[in-house]
Amino acid sequence: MLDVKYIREHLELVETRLKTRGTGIDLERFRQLDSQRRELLQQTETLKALRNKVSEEISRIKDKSQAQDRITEMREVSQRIKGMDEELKGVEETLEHFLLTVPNVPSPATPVGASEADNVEIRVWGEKPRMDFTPKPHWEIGEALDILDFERGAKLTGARFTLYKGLGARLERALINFMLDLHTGRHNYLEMLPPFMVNRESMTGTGQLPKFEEDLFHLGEVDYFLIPTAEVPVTNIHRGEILKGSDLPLCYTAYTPCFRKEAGSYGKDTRGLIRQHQFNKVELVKFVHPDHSYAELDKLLDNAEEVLRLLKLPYRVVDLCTGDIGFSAARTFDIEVWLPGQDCYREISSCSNFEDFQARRASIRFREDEKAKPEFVHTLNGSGLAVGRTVVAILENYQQADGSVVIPEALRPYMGGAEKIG
RNA sequence: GGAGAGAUGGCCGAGUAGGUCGAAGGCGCUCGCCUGCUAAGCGAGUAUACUGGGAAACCGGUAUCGAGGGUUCGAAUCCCUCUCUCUCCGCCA
Repeated sequence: MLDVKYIREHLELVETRLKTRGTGIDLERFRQLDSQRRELLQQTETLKALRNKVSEEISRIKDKSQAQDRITEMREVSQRIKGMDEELKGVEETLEHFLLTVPNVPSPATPVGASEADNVEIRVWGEKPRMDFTPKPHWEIGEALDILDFERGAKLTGARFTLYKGLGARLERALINFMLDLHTGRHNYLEMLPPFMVNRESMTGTGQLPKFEEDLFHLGEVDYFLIPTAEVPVTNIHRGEILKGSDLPLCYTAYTPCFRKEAGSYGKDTRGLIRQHQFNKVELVKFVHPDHSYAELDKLLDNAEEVLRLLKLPYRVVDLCTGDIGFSAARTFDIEVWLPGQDCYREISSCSNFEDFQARRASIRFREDEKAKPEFVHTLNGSGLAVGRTVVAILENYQQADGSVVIPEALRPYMGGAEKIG
């Protein structure tokens, strides 16, 4: 959520910057609601001040019959206050809802562009594997090795659900442990294991609600949602809190499954593990001082890249343009891994700085020192990495002519020493 | 699922026959004094949001005692609903 005062004072700037996202915003509506709110607020508060003053006078009068005229008068004032408060509440709710649906202002550093096509490749790492055979897509490799069972996944639940078998399941589990060990051991993140379903407030705090409810799985019996990413529970850990400035940055990592409806992507990536309703991810989340958030974003991105470097999987980093960054993000770098079976790079991590957008929604603040006023932290997060897509990358990049798949060296300790599958 | 207890400021904890209570007291913390150092002691200060005025320092108003609603001139205190925590019983990985 954007700061009301900031919008009020920088209307044109906010408008032009938001336009670069391709999403218009009706700032005239904001202006109207905002001034309406302030006007009503002043009126009702003046009346409340009067009521408080007179009520206090009444309290000092021992013989209440002497106060009867004032009591009658205040009874009427209270009625008026009640009416105005209701009107005010209506305006505030409208304004609040409006603000909750306005996306974050992109960072000035974010390249301006209309779509994915305008994203900027900023670096490329690793050598694409040379193969003297036609590389297969991972779903063929996985089925041939009998480690991925798409048919039974669909039987158990439906489309976009997959059953992992044997060394396939083991590979997924190995990757989770490998990533968590790396981030906790080498990169100094604190491991968290949060709930996999959260309430409406948490979903609103990180920006999934109210705008993107159709992307979420909702539990009918209670008003809970399955998390679409660990970002939601982990960022909300500190919702409504005031942190100590000396504790920043707080760096958390968490493994969770993620559940997404993938509404609107019918017919896209229907084969294989790329787009699932349920997938595993290891997430990195940071709460940082506003002055350092972009330096922390660079570090977080590097921490995510490190996973691919250790696994020796070729990748590139892309600077998302204003037309392609997410609703809550001010700046985002995607890491795309090379997939020989599909002859393209595919997103495997998305690392974003939300600045104070989520912090304001979720009220996550810090004090520079004991005396200081609370300020909003900046929140960041990134996948470190999407586990299913890492399996995809390993299967496709490490496939051999004979159909077997070599296990990356770094992962072997997590695979009981196995060197290959098949 | 059944029965009961509770939710107050950074923490502990008063306050329920409604009124001067944003809220005693203690702890913690900050600043100053004192002390050879430390400890102790003394004094002052110590919530947040919105809003009006002001360049600012700051001054004023309103709201907030789990959340929401009600009664009342006036509610931390009374009534209703909900949420959460704790204890006991049942069930259960």
